[in-house]
Amino acid sequence: MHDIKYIRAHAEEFEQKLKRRGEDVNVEELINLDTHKREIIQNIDRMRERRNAASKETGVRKKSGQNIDELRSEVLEIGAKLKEAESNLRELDERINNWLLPLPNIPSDQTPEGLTEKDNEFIRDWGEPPEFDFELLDHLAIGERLDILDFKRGSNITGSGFPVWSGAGAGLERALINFMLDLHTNEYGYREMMTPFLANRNSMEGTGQIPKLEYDMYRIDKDDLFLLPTSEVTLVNLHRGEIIPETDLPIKYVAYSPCFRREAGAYGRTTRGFLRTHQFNKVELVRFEKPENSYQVLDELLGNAEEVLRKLDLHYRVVKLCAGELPFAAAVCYDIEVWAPADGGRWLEVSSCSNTEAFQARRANIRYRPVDGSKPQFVNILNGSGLATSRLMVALLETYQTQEGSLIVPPVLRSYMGGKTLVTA
RNA sequence: GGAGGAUUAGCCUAAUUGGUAAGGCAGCGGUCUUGAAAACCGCCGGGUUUACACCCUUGGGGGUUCGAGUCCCUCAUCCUCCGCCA
Repeated sequence: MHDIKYIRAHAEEFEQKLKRRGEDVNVEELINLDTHKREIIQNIDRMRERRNAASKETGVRKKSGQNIDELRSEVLEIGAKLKEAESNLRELDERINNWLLPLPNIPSDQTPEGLTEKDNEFIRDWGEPPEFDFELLDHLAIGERLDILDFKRGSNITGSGFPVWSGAGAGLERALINFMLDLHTNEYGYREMMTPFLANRNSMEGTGQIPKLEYDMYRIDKDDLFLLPTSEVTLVNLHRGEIIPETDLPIKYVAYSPCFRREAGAYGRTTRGFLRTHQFNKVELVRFEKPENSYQVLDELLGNAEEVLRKLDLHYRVVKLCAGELPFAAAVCYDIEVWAPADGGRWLEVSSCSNTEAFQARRANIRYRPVDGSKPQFVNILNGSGLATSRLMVALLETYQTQEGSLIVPPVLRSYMGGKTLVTA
């Protein structure tokens, strides 16, 4: 959500900044609505002032036995006018809200110009693409050969895009999740949370999934609840409506959750196998920070996510997304892409690390009270995957395959796999 | 699912038969002090306004009334008990 005062004072600048991400808006109508709204508020306040005074006077006169008929009829008349004005105000409020809620965050000045993937800025890469002297299998072929991955039965029980991990595959998935949770809690001081996997409408609006992405989510109609597309939703909404003492900041959360995305209509090469599924597992990082720290913290968060890949010894790169590619709530976003060597090799997105600045905080009304007692300020909220397992598993299977068709268990995962070093057919 | 009770500002607690939210703690600023504590003064939810001032805020939303923390309806959350249940 945007600060209407900021828009009022910097209308042109606001439009320009949204234009950077391909959003064409004209805020003139919004500003007119806002001006009108403030007029109505002042009008309502004056009527209420008179009504309050008259009712008070009624009480006094009644006590002393004087006639109150005239006052009573005046208050009744004001009441009728008020009712109308209040209804106008509600309608205006709703229109302003409908205007603001679908608008994405404005890009930070440091976000690169551009609208498509090719405008993303390369930041760094790590490691080297692994070399092989045999014909590589892709992750689907490896999964089938080792009998650890079953797409067909998954679609039997739910539908396409719902994979089933089997045997050592399920073990590997669980090992990855545990490894990542341990890393972020023990080494980086995040507090582990186990949250519900469903969230209500207010929560979804708070983090920005609603209204724009409502139909990309699975919904439980009867209770108006949504399956999480990411545990960012629950971690951020833990503090919805709160004023946090400054001394409690920063707050650093990590959570595992399955993530559910309908991604309606997305089929083709990029959806093959694990590249895009309707359900996947993810370990998510969320941080609540003071504004002056948030960009330094974004670098830190990104580093925390990268460390997962370094410990797994997987080749990866970091790109900074251009304005047009930013997630809805982000002002700046880095993607981490891991190298999957089969099929000639391709980069797969395994993490997005964003600074939403005050955008989510304003939507979810999360503030902090400065120790000096000054007015509550919106916190800055950052989130990052650390990491999503499905595409990570693609890179892992393809990178750690052997000529014999078995799979080497990455050293950091062995303690989570009962010491197993090799998965064989 | 059923019955009863509860919800007042960051926290805690008041408010005669309906008369327009009283205090305390914590925090911040100041006076005093070598410094601190204590004491005293001020600030300490949100909105409109250059300002003065005014308005709103007793979990949310409605209703009755000249007037609602108080009465009625409804929803949410919490507590106690009953039922069901992994």
